[in-house]
Amino acid sequence: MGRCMPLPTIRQLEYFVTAARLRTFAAAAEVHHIAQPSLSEQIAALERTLEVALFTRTARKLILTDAGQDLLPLAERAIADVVAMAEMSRRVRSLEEGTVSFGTFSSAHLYLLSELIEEFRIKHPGVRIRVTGLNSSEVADAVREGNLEAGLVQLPIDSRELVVTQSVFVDQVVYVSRRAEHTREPVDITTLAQRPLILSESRWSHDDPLRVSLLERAQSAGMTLDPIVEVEFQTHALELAARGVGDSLVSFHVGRSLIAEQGLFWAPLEPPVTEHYAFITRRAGAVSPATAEFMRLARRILARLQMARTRPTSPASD
Amino acid sequence: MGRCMPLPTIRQLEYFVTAARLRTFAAAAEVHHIAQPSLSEQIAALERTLEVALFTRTARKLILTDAGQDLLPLAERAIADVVAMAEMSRRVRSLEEGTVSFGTFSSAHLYLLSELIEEFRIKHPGVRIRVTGLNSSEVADAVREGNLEAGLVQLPIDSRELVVTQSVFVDQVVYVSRRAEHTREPVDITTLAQRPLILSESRWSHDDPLRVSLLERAQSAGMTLDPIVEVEFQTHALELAARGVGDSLVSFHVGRSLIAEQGLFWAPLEPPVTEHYAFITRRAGAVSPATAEFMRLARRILARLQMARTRPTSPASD
DNA sequence: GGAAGACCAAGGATTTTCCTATAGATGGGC
DNA sequence: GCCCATCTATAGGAAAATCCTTGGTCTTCC
Repeated sequence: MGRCMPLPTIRQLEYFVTAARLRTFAAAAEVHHIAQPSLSEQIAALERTLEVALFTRTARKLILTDAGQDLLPLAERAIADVVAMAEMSRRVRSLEEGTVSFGTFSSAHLYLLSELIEEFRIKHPGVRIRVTGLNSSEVADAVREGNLEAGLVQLPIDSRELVVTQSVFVDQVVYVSRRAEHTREPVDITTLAQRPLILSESRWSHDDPLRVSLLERAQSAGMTLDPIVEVEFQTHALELAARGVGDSLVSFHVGRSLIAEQGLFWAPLEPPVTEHYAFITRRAGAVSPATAEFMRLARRILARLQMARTRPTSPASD
Repeated sequence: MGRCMPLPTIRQLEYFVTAARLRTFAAAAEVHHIAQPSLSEQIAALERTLEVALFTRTARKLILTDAGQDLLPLAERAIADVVAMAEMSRRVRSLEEGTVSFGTFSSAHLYLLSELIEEFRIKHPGVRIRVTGLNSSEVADAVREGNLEAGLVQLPIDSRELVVTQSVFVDQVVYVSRRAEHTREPVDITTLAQRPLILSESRWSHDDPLRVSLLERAQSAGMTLDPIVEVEFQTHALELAARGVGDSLVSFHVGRSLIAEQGLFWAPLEPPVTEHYAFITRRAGAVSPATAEFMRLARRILARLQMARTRPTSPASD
């Protein structure tokens, strides 16, 4: 693993290459803005570490030995690779290349990801994007683990090893039904317990804040809450609601377009249930430029969404 | 040409790579036999020159950023190249070991191989020498096949997969006879067709340039060329010529010493027939240092022969 | 709550790199 | 034949980089 033999320096290789090309140490030294003896010495040092004579020095001419001839292309290649790395870092920095690794909750694509990814690709077509849509705690784990650089998660979140930004987006859980009379006014827990509920897995998993919140309310009201159907995705729950199978609870921004398309009605809960979302990164937040930019764009888009009139504060039942 | 941006150090890249692999600075520092703060500082310096964060440092874990992931393979490659160069230099300088594998035409030992091998053995007594004397196309095949690293062949040669140097030696076909009156003046095709010819196999095989050339000349002169004797080696043909069996055609340098020893006479052909010889190696010339050195010596000896006064431009009939 | 592991910070020592000045060597010009 | 221009090599000292040690903070694990 650890090689013990002393390696030549990149600088020495550079001196070597330009000296070989210019066929004089003095000119090569000038190219590198150093004094001739310095370059001369570095070449000598290189020959010492390689234990091979690279040049035959005559006072008039500088000639590569066979060994030098053999080693020259290797030196050039090594330099080219280091330069390539520096170039790559520049491109990564300038977002010509690089990788975004980002985690979101699964329904983010419904109102954020498509626009975000599209905009990002247009601005930075050379950057690879790796977005995984999981649930918040899995995203947090992945970020902790180092598999993702950042993510957008629903609060509250276990913040060990993480930096959690302030809430960058607030959504609201709304009640959705095909029957207009079910949404005439805000729905309280008592009403809710009487309605046939279709919930998605993510909304009803043990650690989902909505579930926790609703069960608490039901408990203090002395009743239980039993969904008649549980499915995997919020969108699926909405479809079933549109077919009249039952009513559902969804995040407003998740359901917004589908509600309008499918002739559904909605009403806020009473008291309202809000969902707060925030960015997470690893502690000491060394985030690569691509992911940082991705987050910047995401934040902007979310802010725009937040500002739009479509916020659920004025429940229009149509 | 001279790039101005500061380049990372090979050492920094090494630290980077092992830190990325071991996922801890302390362990990486231990591998490189330096203190942890030193390595830490070098990584920081690397990040400064690349202007990119490579790691996310948490108290417990060290995690590559996306940028680090992107740059890691480039760093590994650059290091590998420098190591490859050091390795190469080691092989180059250890001419005390290794093997020469070299192919020549069969008559090369008459004026080249003995001197060459003797000189090489004196300079590099530990190197094994494997020289096979075949004809040019077989040598070319062997080099292509990988059985030989390099060879000396007569041009023209099929150069597929091969690197063919420029002509390194020029010989000339001369007419040899025991009868002085046969060599009073340059021999043309008409005269040749009337003489009793002893030819060696290699000189009369189907793809031999001499045969091709002579048959063309005979054809355009409206005559045929029929050797009275065909034997395997040029030396054998010369012996027969010395016994007066007939006359022969040999390469000047092949016959030079024998002609003098055996009281033979010679004359150039009219017009002259020259033979060009060149080195061949495999494309992408991965030639071992030993063979390279062998070729270098060979080239020097051939150049010396070429320069010598013994060239056949002044046909002295003894 | 304390011990252990991991990283960072700071100041000093060591090694490397570079500079100036000078000497030796070689080929061309007069 | 001698001098000059042009190289490279050598020497000693300055500047910079690299590294070490000590001490500190943070987090995790017991």
